Amino acid sequence: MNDACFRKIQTLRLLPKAPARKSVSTLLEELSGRGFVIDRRSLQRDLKSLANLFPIENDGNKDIPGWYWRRDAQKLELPEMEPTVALSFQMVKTHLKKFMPPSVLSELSPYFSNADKLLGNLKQNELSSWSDKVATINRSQPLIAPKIENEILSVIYLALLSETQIKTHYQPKLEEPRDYTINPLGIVIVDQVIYLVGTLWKYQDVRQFALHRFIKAENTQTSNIQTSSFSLKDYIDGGQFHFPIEDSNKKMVLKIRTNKWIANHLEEVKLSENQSILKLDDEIYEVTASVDNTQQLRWWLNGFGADIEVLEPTFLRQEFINASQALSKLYSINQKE
Amino acid sequence: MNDACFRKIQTLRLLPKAPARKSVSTLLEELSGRGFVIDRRSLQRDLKSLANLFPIENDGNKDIPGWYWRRDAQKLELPEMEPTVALSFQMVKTHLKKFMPPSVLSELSPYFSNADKLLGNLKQNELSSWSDKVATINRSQPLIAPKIENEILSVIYLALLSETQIKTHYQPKLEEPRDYTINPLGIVIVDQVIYLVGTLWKYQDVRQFALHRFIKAENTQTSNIQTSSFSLKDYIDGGQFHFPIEDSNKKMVLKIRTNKWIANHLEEVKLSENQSILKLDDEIYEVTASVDNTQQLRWWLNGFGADIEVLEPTFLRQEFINASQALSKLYSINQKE
DNA sequence: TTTAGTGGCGACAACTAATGTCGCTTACTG
DNA sequence: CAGTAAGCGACATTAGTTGTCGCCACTAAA
Repeated sequence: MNDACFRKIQTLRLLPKAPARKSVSTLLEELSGRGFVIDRRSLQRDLKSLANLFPIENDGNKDIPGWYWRRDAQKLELPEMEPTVALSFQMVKTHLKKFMPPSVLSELSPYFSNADKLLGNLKQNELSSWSDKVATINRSQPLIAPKIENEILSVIYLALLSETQIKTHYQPKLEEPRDYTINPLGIVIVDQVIYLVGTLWKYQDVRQFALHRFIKAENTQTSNIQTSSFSLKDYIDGGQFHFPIEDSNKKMVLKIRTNKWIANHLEEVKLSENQSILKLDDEIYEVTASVDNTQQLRWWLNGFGADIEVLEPTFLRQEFINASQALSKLYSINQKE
Repeated sequence: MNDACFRKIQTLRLLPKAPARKSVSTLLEELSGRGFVIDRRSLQRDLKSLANLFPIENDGNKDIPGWYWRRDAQKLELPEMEPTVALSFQMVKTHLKKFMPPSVLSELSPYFSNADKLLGNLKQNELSSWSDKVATINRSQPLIAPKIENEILSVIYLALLSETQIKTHYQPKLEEPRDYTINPLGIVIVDQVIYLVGTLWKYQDVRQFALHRFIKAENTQTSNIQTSSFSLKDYIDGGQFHFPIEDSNKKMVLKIRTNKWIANHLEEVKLSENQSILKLDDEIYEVTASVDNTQQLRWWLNGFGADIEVLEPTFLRQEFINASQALSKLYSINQKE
């Protein structure tokens, strides 16, 4: 292939998406950095001809004219998305709706709409839509995720990526809004809430900020105040989010007694690789597996109520005996009222 | 731009990915369908020159020579992925690991690796990797998803897409493996298990098949036996998967009494738009919200054990009173043993 | 208002690439 | 062994691309 065509494709890759823009001079430099030594005039011609075929534009700005992909430009993928990949995107999308904050999903919407379009083309002569053929079901209660401004989200993402400070206006839970300058250290998603973990100004103590509580956020070019040897994993394990993430040091052997339906289910989706199921009679099964000793396990066991009886380990059984007493106390007292 | 370059880009888009291939004649036809009337010889030249610049190949097959993108070809996106999008993909990936079957994720891996690469480039001069800056935490117990052969997954996907029958070898739970010819109707993901919903041979009754239980699957070109007026949603709502998906017809007003921590949490992630929280004293709160009357709600409420007391509606309270009695019976009886 | 600097754009001739055609060769088919 | 389909080299023609130059528009500092 001649240089020209390949260079044009590379030029398309170098162009930024809508809010950003690049001047002809910048592009010229970047291209020459990639081995395309070319006259300024040629690049001008390239861009102009590409603009006829692709959704790219230049702002008429007289000062520093810049070229960019239009905001509504749809993704062009090479090689094209496979139909099976499109179907996977569909599934992931319906699933994520319940678990991920909408602002994260909206970042990925170009990919989802590409998938929709592809599936739509395949079935253009039929009325049945894809959503009628795919369903996802899960055990979790749908909760309403708080809304985050897309702009605030991207400011915070970019600050984290470039390790720079941000100037913010933040609304704490019970107090008046305040101005903070934050050194971002990490992002934690708990259920559907996104938290920014970071330090304030020049201080060393690490704090959390819910992203939906930011009223304003602005990227400074000032670089981060480094907090020596901060580890997000250690921070979370320290219990800052009310429960540690799983930790292989806390293995224990769990033994439960349960009914046929749950035992069947556990046969498909195992608690652990070494799980074993013992059938006592047609309706009573015992399941043994080594699992992590976590809060998540307790929630999961609790969820089944009286359909699961914890047999071992002893300390967990005791917890459940205590909990059952607390529960019966709760309801019997109030029932008398 | 001249035709030539644009045509080459379109040619790249028309090429399929590795297992599939397209002959020069097919491409010629498809291109002419898109307005590129061109000599066969030119296309041959195009493909050959493109092969120098992109990972495309032709099999030396003498019978029906075909061109295709190499299997390990990495995605080329126009416009390129934004850093913030890459970060979102990272989050989604860590989250999906726990909820989606690995075979679905492996379909999306080109996108994840694109994101990784982009974030890697941004930070190439630093040791800190992205996974150290992003964490997701959720309330659900990690369970081990059953493994599905990638090939079986894609055969079933494609059959569903093209509405054709599949010939399979299937391993039912307790019986010997059997041969089935299935007319696929839909796919349901329950937690981490994927089920294919469909009918057998020429029969009308709808059945479920867990994807990880397929030993073999083969696409026939025979088209589907249409099952008149099948609706996946109705099928699921019929209780075939042990609990219906949420249904706005089953709204009710829920009132619970709970502690400070849970109330705080619900303030961030609401049960419903009209949720209200009443503070009774520093540790006792009442939360009211209209929610769907679903199994998911019960699991969710159960999960908190004695930390949530259900006050209204009365029938739900009665359910919880019964459940607490069943639970205390369970543990007090066995305790005596 | 002038002046220097920057960048866009039209024109043009030299150059390079792309195109269709032809004929030869190879491989598979019946 | 003929017939068909496809790849490939060669070649003249056509079309597109390139660097250069000069002109103009705009901006910012004098």
